[in-house]
Amino acid sequence: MSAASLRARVRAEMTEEIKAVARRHLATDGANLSLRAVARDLGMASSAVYRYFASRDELLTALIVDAYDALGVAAEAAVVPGRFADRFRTAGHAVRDWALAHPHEWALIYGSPVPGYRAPATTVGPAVRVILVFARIVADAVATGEAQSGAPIGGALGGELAGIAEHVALPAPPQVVARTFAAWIHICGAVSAELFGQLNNTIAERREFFDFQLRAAVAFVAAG
Amino acid sequence: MSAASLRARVRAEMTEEIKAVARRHLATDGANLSLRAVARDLGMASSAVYRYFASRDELLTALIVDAYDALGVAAEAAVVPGRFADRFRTAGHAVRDWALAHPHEWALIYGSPVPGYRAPATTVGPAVRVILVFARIVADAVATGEAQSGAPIGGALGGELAGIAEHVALPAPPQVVARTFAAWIHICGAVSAELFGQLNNTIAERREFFDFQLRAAVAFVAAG
DNA sequence: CCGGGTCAAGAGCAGTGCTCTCGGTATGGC
DNA sequence: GCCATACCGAGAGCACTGCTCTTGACCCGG
Repeated sequence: MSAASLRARVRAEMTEEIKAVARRHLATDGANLSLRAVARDLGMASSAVYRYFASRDELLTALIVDAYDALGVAAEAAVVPGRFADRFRTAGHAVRDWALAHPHEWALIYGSPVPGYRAPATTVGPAVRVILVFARIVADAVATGEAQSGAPIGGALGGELAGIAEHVALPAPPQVVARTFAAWIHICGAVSAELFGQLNNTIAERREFFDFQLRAAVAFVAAG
Repeated sequence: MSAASLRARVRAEMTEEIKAVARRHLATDGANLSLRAVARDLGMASSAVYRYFASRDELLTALIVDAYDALGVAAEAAVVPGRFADRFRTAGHAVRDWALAHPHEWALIYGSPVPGYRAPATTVGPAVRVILVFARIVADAVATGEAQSGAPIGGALGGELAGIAEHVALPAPPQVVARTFAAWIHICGAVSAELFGQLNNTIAERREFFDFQLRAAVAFVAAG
């Protein structure tokens, strides 16, 4: 291994270390984490961190991409064979489990956007990863006849939905894309509602209630 | 009008003015608005604002309560007579319209919680107001037979749901409460997804797609 | 062995939330 | 009508933030 790559490796390790500490700080400071505090925890000057990330936003972007990827991996790992309802619910619970384990990273990607922050195009790729997991499960169910397609969707919306399907190379009609998207948004909303405190002092049986909503999503997607 | 109440009125007006300016700043700074900037816009020293709000969090709380109330009022104003599906969808669109008109206030109440901020108990009252609108619409539909109750829910979750119904004086069985809550969470998630940018570069026909989701929620709530 | 690239450190700027003190003004009791 | 009192605004100040710039040290390749 040449010296240059050794240097590069050290740099990569340092970058990972900064991200790890920043992720820890995410838990207490939320999206407006303190770069100086991160540097303090690493035992180096705040200005040194700028050698690795040009700005706080760039660090945030790195954390966001990592979070999308980690969620995608978690969902993909939960893809099991079996009946549609079971596959869908298993993936859904995997998403919730990941969110409960990494609540602040969930807030980073699905919470209200950081005021001054503008997400670069780099984040859209990892973002669709988790949705594709559900899309494939639904497409499989439609193929086997376990789920119906639903009433056709035409017009401008139908055209858009068809374009989305084509863009991710998913052979599905617009109405299936719409159902998948709607179901995902419901899942996303259910997890956010739980994490963001809307169920506080209201529902303690969170997993049970989440499963209730997952069954609702399954029924909606599969309905004729 | 006595002198004392005149003083109180001046104070109340000043308080409202501060909140109005803070609401404007919410649009650019998000949840971490600058108290100093608000004071600057008002042409007074930052320390003077502390005569009206003991801290930035207290100002935020006031804005949150106002936002919940405004959303509740908007939803209540959209309650119309008619068939269940129309009533529900009208209220749903009213919620979305309000959110589109006040995106930053929506983010304040349904977005990721502000890091250091802890919502006091004062906010739970106004928060349920909008949900009650939908709950009453669903309860009416169940009463007229337009909507079914669905499979009974027992166990711990059933008990909790029954407790909620009792708490808000709504004569509805647990499964109806669960359906209402799930539908509301779906609406909430759909609006948040649209506002928080998850539909960017994906779906432009937002109102159409939202209505698609509203119809899904209606079907879910009414299904046998 | 030494020049160029990389890195960390420190000072500094403008901004933040919040506290304290200091004067001025209006209020309410006598 | 007078005066103590409560209220209110302004300013200075503290500790903190993101970020920039300069300075000096290090290491690696030619």
